[in-house]
Amino acid sequence: MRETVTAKDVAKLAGVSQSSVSRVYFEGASVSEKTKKRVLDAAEELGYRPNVYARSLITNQSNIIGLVMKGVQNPFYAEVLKRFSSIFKQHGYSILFVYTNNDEIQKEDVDTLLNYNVAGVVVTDATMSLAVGEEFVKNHIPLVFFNRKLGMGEFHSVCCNNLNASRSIAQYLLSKGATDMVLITGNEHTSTSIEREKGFCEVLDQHKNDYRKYNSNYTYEGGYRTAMTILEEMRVPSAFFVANDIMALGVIDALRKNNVRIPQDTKVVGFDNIDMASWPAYELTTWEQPIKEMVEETVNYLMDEVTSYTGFSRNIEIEGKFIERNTT
Amino acid sequence: MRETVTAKDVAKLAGVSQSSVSRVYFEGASVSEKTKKRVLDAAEELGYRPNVYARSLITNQSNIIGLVMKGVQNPFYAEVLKRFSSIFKQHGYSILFVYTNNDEIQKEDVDTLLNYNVAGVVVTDATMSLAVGEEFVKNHIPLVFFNRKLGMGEFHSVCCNNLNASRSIAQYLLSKGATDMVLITGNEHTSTSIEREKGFCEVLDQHKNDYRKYNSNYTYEGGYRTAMTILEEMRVPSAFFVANDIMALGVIDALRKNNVRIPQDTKVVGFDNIDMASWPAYELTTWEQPIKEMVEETVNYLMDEVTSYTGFSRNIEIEGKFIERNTT
DNA sequence: TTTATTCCTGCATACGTATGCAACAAACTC
DNA sequence: GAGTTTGTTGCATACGTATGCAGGAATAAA
Repeated sequence: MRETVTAKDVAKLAGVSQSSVSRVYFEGASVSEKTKKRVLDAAEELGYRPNVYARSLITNQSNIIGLVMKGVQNPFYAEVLKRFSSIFKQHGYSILFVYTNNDEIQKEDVDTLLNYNVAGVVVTDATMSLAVGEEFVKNHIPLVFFNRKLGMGEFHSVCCNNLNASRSIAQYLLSKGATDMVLITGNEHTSTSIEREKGFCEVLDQHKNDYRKYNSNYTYEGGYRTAMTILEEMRVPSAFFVANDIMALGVIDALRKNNVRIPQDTKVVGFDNIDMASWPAYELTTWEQPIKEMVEETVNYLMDEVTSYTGFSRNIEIEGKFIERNTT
Repeated sequence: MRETVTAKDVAKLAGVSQSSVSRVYFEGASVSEKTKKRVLDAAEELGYRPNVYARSLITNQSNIIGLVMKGVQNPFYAEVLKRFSSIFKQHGYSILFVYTNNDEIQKEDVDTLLNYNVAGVVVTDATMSLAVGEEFVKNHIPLVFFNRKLGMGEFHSVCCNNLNASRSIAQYLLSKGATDMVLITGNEHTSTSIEREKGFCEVLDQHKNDYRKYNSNYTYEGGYRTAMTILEEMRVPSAFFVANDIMALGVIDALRKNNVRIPQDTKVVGFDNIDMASWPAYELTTWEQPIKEMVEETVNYLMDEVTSYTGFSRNIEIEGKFIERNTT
């Protein structure tokens, strides 16, 4: 189909060997300025474009980063996607986008990543069995869990410091005089939800403060329904800590539906600081995840590992920032 | 790096030739059931995985679809992304995600797509110069503009019928007794904005109805600011038609900030029917874009063209549906 | 049984690039 | 000027698969 002009064609026109053409396009190879120019001119004239498949076949490497993601609908992850795309492009990498329906990444998705011999993988809003993760380790493919932390430091991960964050939030609400609080968690199998719960409860327990916990699912609808249920079951608590913003918006709307005034009758704190949290309709008090830093940290790690693989992994936790608005 | 088990290894273990191994994995090749089983068993044992690069090198084809997108932050496009990812996966294709900052797709992005010899391309929320588009035509790579329409039927496109939609909206608002209306457009270089404006104005002109037009940019902030400006400049109009939902939400928040009651004092109609439009906080009357059908239509076209290229292109327009809620 | 047909299979080669090796030229050292 | 180092180039080969071709096995037709 494609008119397929090859390095050989360019070589002929430039009056050099195919090897020289190859060297012009290969970072760090030794070519004289003279032949380089001749080759580039010839390439320009013919519209030459190195064949990535031939290249990857022989180098056994690719310029593709696998990005695994579930919750594109959550504005938090939409921004994450945007940032990763931009920054990897700057580094000369393309994005293989793998959307997964399930919380745990499926075999077929892993196969895709391995088939394309991706240079690295970012897994966001999804988890992975240890066995599957081992596949990547075995193939020396660096892997980062973004905004997820797997047990026992088996894999590299980048999160914000959820424990500290939720402790701060608990202390803040206590200082505001909240007594009976409600905690609404997200997907209870995720480290983010677990840690946000842990830090929050830890502080409240220390202060012998009573609270109730409800499990939800990190979606607006989940937050809305959970809040509705709560309002049926008990009298209005003095504060809500909701494990992410998008759920918190659902909680707010449910409260308003029931004519509960915020922040007079109850307070609401979210987590993430998505754009919508600052909208006049909500003005949500929340915890800002340092997305920019988290993404940079992730990319730096991956680029380092791509350059020379160590397999060394840590759990990176970056501090976020409390954002006080009008729901508290 | 990778322990790289090849077809040759499998062949040896299975006691057949490399060609036979290849044929087992090649759709439509002729292999006996017996050798097929022996090969698959051997492959299983060795953990064989056909090398996509070697395959693409020789077939000059790929199983990659390029998805070009700008507005991931807009929930409409987030859903579009999700649907395309799911459906292409079902068809055995992977997604090369190309995020573009600019309205017009840049050369480097096109290069990426051509380098990977993508089987097809979907361009969403972005445009492309004719010259660039020709590159794809020249290489027989099918291309669809999704939710964008380029002039003169040069390229295939899939949209909802924006003209009919905006006509209906105008008629609806007239029937509701709206007299002085305001139209807030999105990015004025996009076909969606242009056509939504055209249909709306056409009907109002027919009825000799006065209206004012403001340009904005398809974002929440844009909608908010524009509405704020409008409220300073003139008295509250009897209705707003806003070219997409996310802007409409900004308009609503701005109106509320100014204590303008909706729908008593003024009415607001959006476009897209994103999830948020149905949230209790907004209950936005809008026009539903038939995303599911639009995506299916796009995928069907691409799959057909991949199977046998014709280069035939049309502008497909699918009818949407009016959704009446509480802002009118 | 013989012949014709269908179905499989292996051999050999091609895809477009990267790279070790040897050859050679140029520059430098003394 | 002889010897040494550095830099550049072409040759030949390898990467792992797909595929045309011819030969062989198996089956059908006679």
